[in-house]
Amino acid sequence: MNSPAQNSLRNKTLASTFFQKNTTRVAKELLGKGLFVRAKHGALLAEIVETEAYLGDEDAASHAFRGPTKRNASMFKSGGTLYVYLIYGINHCINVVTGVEGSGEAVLIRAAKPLLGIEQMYKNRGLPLDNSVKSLKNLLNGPGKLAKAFGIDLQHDGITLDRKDFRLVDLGKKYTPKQIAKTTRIGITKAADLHFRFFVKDSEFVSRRA
DNA sequence: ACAATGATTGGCT
DNA sequence: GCCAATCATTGTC
Repeated sequence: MNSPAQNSLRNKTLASTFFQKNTTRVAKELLGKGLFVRAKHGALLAEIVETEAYLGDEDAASHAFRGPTKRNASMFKSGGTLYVYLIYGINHCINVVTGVEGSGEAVLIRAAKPLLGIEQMYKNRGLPLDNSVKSLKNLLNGPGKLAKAFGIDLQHDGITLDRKDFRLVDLGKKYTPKQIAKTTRIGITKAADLHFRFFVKDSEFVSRRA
């Protein structure tokens, strides 16, 4: 039932301690890690290539800035929790909660490189099957696209990342500081000067190359 | 109760 | 490059 690729992912699941540390550090260390989801129609895997850090009461752009509410409640849970929210009424964004419980910090996963279950990702996106290189680059190159391709919505908000069918895994890949670009975050108006966006410099799968 | 807002995307010019 | 879509949450009246 499990493919060799899936078997190789066993015991590579990131422990909750991975997330329970400095948020910008986690944002950088998540580059090269794998997002793995097993749903009805098979296993999906992608390598994270772009992230953004959001802090708590010191970061005006963060949903946690004004303290806990019904929407951001899961953002105040302990590191290793998933925080999913709806943006612009249409798209969902996937965040991994970091730090200790109550700090209200998280990392937004903005883009990824498709690895497994690519046909299903196209189906989830509502796109015709297309294996052209150009199309593949546009499959997961944005937070809303990523969530849709993985079938993630508000129902996943607040789950912990230690599940068999939903986890982050170590792909044995690590990027050095020189390989990681650092810029301001995309789409925000407050705290727009903070350089909390990180992406793999030479990756074709990021949402923007600058 | 109600109006404004937004960590985006896709389609059209 | 510009702009509409679409809705849960939030702040204000």
